[in-house]
Amino acid sequence: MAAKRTGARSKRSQPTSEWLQPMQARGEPPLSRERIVATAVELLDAQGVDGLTMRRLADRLSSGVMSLYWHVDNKEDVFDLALDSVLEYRGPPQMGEAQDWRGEVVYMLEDWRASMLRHPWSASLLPRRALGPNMLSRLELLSNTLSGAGVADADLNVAIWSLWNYVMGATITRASFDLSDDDRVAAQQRLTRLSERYPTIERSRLLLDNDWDGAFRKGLGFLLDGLAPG
Amino acid sequence: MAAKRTGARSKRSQPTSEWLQPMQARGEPPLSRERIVATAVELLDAQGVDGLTMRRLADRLSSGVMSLYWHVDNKEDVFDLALDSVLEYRGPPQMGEAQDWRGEVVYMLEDWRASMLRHPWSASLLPRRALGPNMLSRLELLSNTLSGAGVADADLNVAIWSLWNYVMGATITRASFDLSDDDRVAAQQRLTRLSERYPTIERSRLLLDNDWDGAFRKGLGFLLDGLAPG
DNA sequence: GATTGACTCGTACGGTGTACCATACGATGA
DNA sequence: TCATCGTATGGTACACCGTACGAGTCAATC
Repeated sequence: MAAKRTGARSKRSQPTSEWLQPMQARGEPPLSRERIVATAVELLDAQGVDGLTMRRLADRLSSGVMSLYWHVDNKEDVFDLALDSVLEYRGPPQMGEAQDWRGEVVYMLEDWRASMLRHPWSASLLPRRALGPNMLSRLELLSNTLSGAGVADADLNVAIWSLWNYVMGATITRASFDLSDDDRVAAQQRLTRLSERYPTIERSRLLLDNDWDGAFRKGLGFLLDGLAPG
Repeated sequence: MAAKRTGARSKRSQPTSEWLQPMQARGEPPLSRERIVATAVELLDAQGVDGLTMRRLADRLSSGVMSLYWHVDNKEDVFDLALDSVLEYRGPPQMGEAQDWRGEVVYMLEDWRASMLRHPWSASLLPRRALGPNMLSRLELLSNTLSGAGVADADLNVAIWSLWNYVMGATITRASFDLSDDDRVAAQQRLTRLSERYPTIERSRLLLDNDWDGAFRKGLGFLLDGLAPG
């Protein structure tokens, strides 16, 4: 939820017209917001946050840089769209079977975390970005499920934000500690050199042996116990 | 914990020599890593993450841009140092009285969150930064206290990371939703326009009436109940 | 008096986001 | 048929960015 973004999207108003573009001629399909976002995600996956520049993006799309700005406001806009596009939620499998609410919540939150970890840049991007429709859908679903599970309206905000905070923190942490093995060993060695200052961290091998997924699940369980008993 | 940073700090090797610098003459004290970091924090407070540029930093210090690089590796380095400098922990007040471990943990974690919220840029910076000494001290203290409270070594990592994740998520969320009143109202209005798609969010006034501090405390309580019973 | 090491800084380079403006061309109305 | 319009593309240019390079200044030391 960055500052402004009150209106004023890109210049194009129609939802991407259907007729063939001029000037394409080559095999390339015409530019579109969707194609731009998809390519941005590719680029981010391949090169990370700093690797995404408008020029590189245009190159990959075999278009001129300024053409992008017809479909997109800003580089900020590209980030917002790329992030949200990664957060689409398809719901739990086997829709037929009746899930208990707790299973549903856990599934959704783990899926959220997994979706972001599949694109590690998304975690570090989250803090300063706007809430997109996919993000809002997830929030709505979460609220709705908890509400249906009997969480009183007065407690709903606390529950939602606590869960949101936990998932977000866990994902960001996990993503930023997802070093190569070499890096991780180097980090721990550096720590070992300071072990008289940080003996407990050193002893618990905090950076080495962590079962991230298990830890995430356990902490989530404790939170749910407290937030929505029953 | 960004990628490399194995060694190779700035060119200067001594811990900031004592003798007077040449060239100062003016009232300005000489350049030093500490002064650079302090000024960077000022600049970040005033202008946000994007407002910090090496040129502006040098201007504020009445020095040439390239002089900074004698004391500092990188712009990245400046970010790391500024972030860590904000995380110093002074411990709870009235050291004399015996605190229960839980009070100590809660105090430290709330202080952590408060320190970062005093400098909102720090939250959005966290994801990609290295662990500085102040951060590590806090981690060490947390580990140590929990360990002293009887948390088994096997459960220590889960406990620490769950708490870390929660605090970090809560802080980042809070910081990025810390809009001006106008912005907040605008956000909720935009949401209201979509209220048929997000009825529960709308009904719970998720973006408006939230008691962030209370929610943080409650969620933290539930986590602690689960993680370190007794 | 020459040398050394600590520190400062002007210049320059390659890169960035994007404002501005000149196009190209299908659709539309005359 | 032709002028006009809306959609879309993209070249050029500008201000700004991080920082490599190397020259310069001065206190201390030999």
